[in-house]
Amino acid sequence: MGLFLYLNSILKLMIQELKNSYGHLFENELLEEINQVGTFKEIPQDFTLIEIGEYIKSMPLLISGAIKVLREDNDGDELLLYFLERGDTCAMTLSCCLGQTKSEIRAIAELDTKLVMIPIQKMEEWTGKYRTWRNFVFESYHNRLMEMLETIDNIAFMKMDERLLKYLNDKVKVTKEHMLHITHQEIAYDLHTSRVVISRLLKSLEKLKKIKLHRNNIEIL
Amino acid sequence: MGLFLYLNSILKLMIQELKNSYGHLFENELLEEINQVGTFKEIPQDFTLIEIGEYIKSMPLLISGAIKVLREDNDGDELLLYFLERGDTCAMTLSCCLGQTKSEIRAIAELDTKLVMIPIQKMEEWTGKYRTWRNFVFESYHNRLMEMLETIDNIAFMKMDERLLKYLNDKVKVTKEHMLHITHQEIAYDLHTSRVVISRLLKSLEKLKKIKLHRNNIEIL
DNA sequence: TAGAATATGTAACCTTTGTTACAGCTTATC
DNA sequence: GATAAGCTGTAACAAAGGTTACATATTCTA
Repeated sequence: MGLFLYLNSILKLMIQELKNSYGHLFENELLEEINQVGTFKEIPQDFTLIEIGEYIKSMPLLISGAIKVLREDNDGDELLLYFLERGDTCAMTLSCCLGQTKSEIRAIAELDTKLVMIPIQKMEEWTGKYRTWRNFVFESYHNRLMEMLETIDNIAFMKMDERLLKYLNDKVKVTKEHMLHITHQEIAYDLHTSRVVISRLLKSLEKLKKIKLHRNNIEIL
Repeated sequence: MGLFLYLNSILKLMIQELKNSYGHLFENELLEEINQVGTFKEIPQDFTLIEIGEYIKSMPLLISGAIKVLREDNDGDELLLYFLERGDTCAMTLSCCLGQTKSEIRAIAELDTKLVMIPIQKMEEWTGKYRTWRNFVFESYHNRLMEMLETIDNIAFMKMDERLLKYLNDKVKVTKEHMLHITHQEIAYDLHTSRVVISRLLKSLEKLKKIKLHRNNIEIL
């Protein structure tokens, strides 16, 4: 009986979280369905959700936290593509689910993250059944396309110092903290450059009073 | 009466072209609807279909030819994103239509191109009504996302000489000719670099016997 | 056919970014 | 507390790509 009450309270919790994040998008009937078939998950920071080459069997709806999406080339060189936040889903996942193809990206929890996993059969069914779901999926594709465009703008048109500053500001937005817990090497991986280059540019940003450097931490002013 | 027969023959022509390019995707009922509401257009090479910042009122279904899709930054610097070919549609357009937002890209006919323009109200209606249409739209988003990823790979991980060679090979695929009618300056625009750099690299590709240079023409070996 | 416009080739130089090497410091581990 | 591992700073150099300048060749146009 204790277990029943416990599980029951988790379910109630989940529908409440769903309503908070997706209540303005979906009708109650759909929220109920999501609640029925979805699996609530809490992901710790730095946990790898999806690895390149993996097949994907379900899609995530973000409740809280943030996920960073990375691209990697054949030599193992990385590049940060974008962050997913509350109310987002992963269009790559959608894409891969529908096409039954392997993941082209890696997804890592940037923060402790709560999400609901939806089995792919359902998401196909819902695109026919719910107009709101369809619009959500389209909007999600749209957002991801726009973010990919932004990434292209960054690497094609901006120099490394500008990219670095934008990267730091994006991190502030996502983590909601001005003191970033990150090493120069980690930044270098995300921006696909070398640690020495990042150290150099960070130093010059510090001289411009835009940031303050500490060990394992960077303070954004 | 002559006019009627002429228009009639154009309509018959269009449904035939539609069936050739989209018959394997859509049921007859949908093909008929497309035929009813779509406008058949022949676009000459180099014609600008969409300009950055424009609002978009209809989406194109490609019948033949090719369209090149470009990004531009605030300083007017360009970058080629990808080509659209037969059976493709423009996911950016979809995206912009649904969101009622301005175009983020420029689209230029790479070859003489035939296409059918669909009013946006219809495309919304059809996503509810036809499963095949829905799948086409999803697949189209998927393809564009994959092409954007490829573009990101190119500019993030490859050096200019590799990018140039890939660019030339892509051109060969799209135009189906080994003699490309293009100037060094045009290539420089598409790859977002300078004419001098392209001339330099082309020369070294010529020395490697990968291409042969002529005035206004490049022969791919 | 002269002059203008366009296309290409190339040298010289500069800036940005990447690489190698090493020193000094902090934190973890035994 | 000694040693190892990890993080940061910096110098010196290399490579890629961007810029300026100018020469030459071809094509267009008046």
